[in-house]
Amino acid sequence: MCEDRQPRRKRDPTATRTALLRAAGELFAERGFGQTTVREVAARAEVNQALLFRYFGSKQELFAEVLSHNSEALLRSEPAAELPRRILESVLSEHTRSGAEHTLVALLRSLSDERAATLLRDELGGSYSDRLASLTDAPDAELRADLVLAWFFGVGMMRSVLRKSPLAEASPEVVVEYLMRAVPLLLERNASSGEE
Amino acid sequence: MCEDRQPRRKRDPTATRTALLRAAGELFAERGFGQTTVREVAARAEVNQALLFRYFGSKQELFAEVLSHNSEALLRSEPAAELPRRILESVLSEHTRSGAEHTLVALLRSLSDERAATLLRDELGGSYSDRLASLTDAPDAELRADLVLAWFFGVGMMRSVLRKSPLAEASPEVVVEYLMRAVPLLLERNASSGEE
DNA sequence: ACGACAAGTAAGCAACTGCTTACTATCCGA
DNA sequence: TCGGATAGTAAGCAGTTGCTTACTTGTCGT
Repeated sequence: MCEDRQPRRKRDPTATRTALLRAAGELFAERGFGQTTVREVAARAEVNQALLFRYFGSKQELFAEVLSHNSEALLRSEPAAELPRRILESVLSEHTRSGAEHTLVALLRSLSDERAATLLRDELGGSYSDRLASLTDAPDAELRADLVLAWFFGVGMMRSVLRKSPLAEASPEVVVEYLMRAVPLLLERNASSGEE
Repeated sequence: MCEDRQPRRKRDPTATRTALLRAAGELFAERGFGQTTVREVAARAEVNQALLFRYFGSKQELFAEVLSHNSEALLRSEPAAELPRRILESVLSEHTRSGAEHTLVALLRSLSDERAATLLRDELGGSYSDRLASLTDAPDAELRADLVLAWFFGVGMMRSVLRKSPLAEASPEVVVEYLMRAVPLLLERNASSGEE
């Protein structure tokens, strides 16, 4: 009777692909990997769900594609010394529309998922952690970087995912202020053999 | 033919209850709330899975019972000033058999689960966070406590759950050393109106 | 114009989930 | 001793999941 829906989507493979990618990015950020169903993704993309498997093979591969597709922008943007603050701000912001923020929150919401763990480990180890580690010349730079990253993610978890107050209600500026005051303690440039 | 199973468990309601509680504590710590099935819990407890619902009503109520049952020991044990180190050590230890450590790791592995979020929020807010907040007399003590707790949990996540190296391979002592050096920055006793 | 191939669709499978139900065996007080 | 309450059991329901399959429809080279 009343058809408010096109009887069939126009043939446009790249459009469907990116629509799926976009919907997946949003939903993974909202609910995490485990709580997101392929049916939801397909529905939000307004695409038949069988196409999800045609284009990406499996839910996990889709997740991998979302991660790698979005996180590059954040990593290679600006002066390296600003990276901690940038990461932290991305983790704190909940409703930004940019892909990078989506990715980080999706990551937070999927941290405890066995099926996503390998991907996340690679993503964190290969990108964020390495970049942070390059900020200091301490001998155990990578461990220090992990500790900083762990702090950012922990704060992001309790704030955006768990929504625990008062952290969830605090203004991002205050949180950033506190954290960035402590970070140089771990990521310092002139540890022992330093010259400025 | 070959029955290697007792035809029926001896009647012992309290034993079954604690067996379920124990098995649930272990499994929630190993896999988290979402990845643990009631069938697994019942199987490890060697108890018919219908009894799980007889004794606890639902999976969520079982989870709540596990949390509240175990976390008290950790909280009221010793001098308050040692609490941060204690919490941190509990989060870092992976294979301890004590209930408190189980609880914290279970908590970490369930952080991103919608169904467990409310319980965890209460548990964190009502217990750990309050106790940490009492360590400082800063006006925003609770926020500072949340930031410290977030760091501990973030480190626990990346180490025990995500198993990211080098953090996962680092010795607990080193990690504790780093963290406890920075914590007084947030939780100090003599902020402005302090007298020792 | 037409046929082959690719894009899109509807339906459903098989496994798994939390939870329930209808039942049987056991215990304890009368 | 016997009968009701209770602990324990087997089976299964209804819903959801990731993924597949058999099919229809649109597009493009020839």
